[in-house]
Amino acid sequence: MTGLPHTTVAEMIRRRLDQLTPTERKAALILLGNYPVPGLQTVAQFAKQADVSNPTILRLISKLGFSAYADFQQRLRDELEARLRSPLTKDILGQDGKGAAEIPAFAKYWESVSSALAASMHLIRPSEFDGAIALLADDRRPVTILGGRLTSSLALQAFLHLRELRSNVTLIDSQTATWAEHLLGVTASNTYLLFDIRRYQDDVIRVGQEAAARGAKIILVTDEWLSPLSAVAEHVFALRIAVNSNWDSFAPISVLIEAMIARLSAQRWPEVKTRMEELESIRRRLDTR
Amino acid sequence: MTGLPHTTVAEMIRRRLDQLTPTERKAALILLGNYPVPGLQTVAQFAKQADVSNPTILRLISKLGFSAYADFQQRLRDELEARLRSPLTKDILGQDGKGAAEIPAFAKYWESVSSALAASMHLIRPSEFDGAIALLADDRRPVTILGGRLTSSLALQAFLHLRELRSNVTLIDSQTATWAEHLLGVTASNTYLLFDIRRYQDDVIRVGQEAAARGAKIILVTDEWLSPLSAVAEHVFALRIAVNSNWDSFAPISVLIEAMIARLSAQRWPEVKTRMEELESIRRRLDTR
DNA sequence: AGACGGCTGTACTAAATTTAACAGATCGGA
DNA sequence: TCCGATCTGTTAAATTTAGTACAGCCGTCT
Repeated sequence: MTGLPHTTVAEMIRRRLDQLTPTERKAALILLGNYPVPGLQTVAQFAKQADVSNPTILRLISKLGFSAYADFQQRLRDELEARLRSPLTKDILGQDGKGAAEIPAFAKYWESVSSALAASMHLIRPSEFDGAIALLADDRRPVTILGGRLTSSLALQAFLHLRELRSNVTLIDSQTATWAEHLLGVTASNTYLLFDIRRYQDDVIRVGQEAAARGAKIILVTDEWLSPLSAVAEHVFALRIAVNSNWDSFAPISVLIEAMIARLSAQRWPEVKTRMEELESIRRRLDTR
Repeated sequence: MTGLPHTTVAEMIRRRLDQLTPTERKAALILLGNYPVPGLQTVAQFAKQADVSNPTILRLISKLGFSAYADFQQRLRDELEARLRSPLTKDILGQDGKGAAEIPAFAKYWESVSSALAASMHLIRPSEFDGAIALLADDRRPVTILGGRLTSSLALQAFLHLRELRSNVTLIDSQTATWAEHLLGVTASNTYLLFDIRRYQDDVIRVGQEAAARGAKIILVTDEWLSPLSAVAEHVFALRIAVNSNWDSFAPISVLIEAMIARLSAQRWPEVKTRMEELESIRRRLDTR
């Protein structure tokens, strides 16, 4: 068999992604997302899957340097054959030019995150999810968000997005000194969204306990080893965050946050939409430069 | 999505292998030998590879129960897709005991994120990744991190973790007023890590351009539509963040950050370890309560 | 405001592919 | 050796597919 040109089609796309027009890029991304299956279909099928027109596909493969769609497909099949033949069937054709098909460093990590993500999804009970959503959707319940030293980025993510959807959302920042004030007015109508993972942080735990003691309902996002706060929380999401690294992955937690945002956003789109439009116009007015 | 019949074409062939005529068997074995690539070619190509005539192939796939060659190919592609999919989605649409168990809301979102994640991984060029790592690993180069309105949580994540690994890391906060000062001392030995996604933010862009003008090297993390900053950036990571929601997913970006952290951490574990231990002891001493 | 250049889809043509029909070849049995 | 049944390839028809030309559209620049 003839030696394979050592650049994959995927690689070719990556390199020229910025030279492609928007719709071409759309198609290219569909291909990369389910690589290489879409490219093995007919032009029409590929086009339909990418929701672009027939010629866009042709122009795309032409820009990639193929003189005919058939050539393009042939190349994909050759790659596929080489890939399936190797014992490392599992790899995601990362092999970059230089000979030995070494898997790039990030690909291994990626793989490990994917599996943590899958595991995490199964750890979520739908009823728990719905319960938390109901709490967060309730406009009359103020929401307070808090994270630990490293997880504060997750708290921030939740805060920034939730703030777009509803009012009465507060992020407790890292200034421990001010925390007492936050707790002062807490009653049973408060909702707390807390992030606490391994090496559970004393101060976060204490805030949670105090809030719980005052009747607030707590949504806790933690890891599989369970923060002590799970004892007092109304809804507990214990995700799998251990991955192939010295550090835990925040991705599962991040996706959970996003899933909640997506759900909330979809659930009450009309209100959310007008809210966002108003926010936008206010921002524009303020942004006088 | 229609459920896949759980018998593969390969199995169908093996089961009826003895009912096939000699030439048909010859073709069937070629298919099994390089499964499923030969079947993804045209009839003529497949026939030539098996050294049989055109109609023999047709009769073969007809005996397997397909009414058209196109159906046969579609089945092969479906199998291939299921097989190549990451472990995440494998079990979602797989055997789920209780019949047509309705997929919970968040599971659909999860599915969509996982595909964005897979696509994003393909979009990363190993050399680009290594180049960025080299910049971030260089202790002599100060690193400045900046994100936009929503992406500031990502900037924070990168900051909090990178700070554990090395010194000279700065996060530019949202106080636009102070930005000028940050730029004042910028030279060619500075490294900027910027996050800029759709609805690219003017101020972030200007900071990046100014830094670039002063010779700083820029690592840009953006989306598939490419921030204008990609023109001036040394390393560009264009990830796929569009998902089944009104909001983009930060997960791919988050995972990229983590992959970098993991790599940096592994690359120089001894130094990192002592650094973290020192940090820890200092924190303990400060934390007098 | 108007013109221009690039992007994108529709409509169409030409080519290649699948599929059906037919004829030759091969083998076994009487 | 001849017949019949089965297998196989060649040829031709029909359908699909790839590829092309053209026109509308959108944004941009003057």
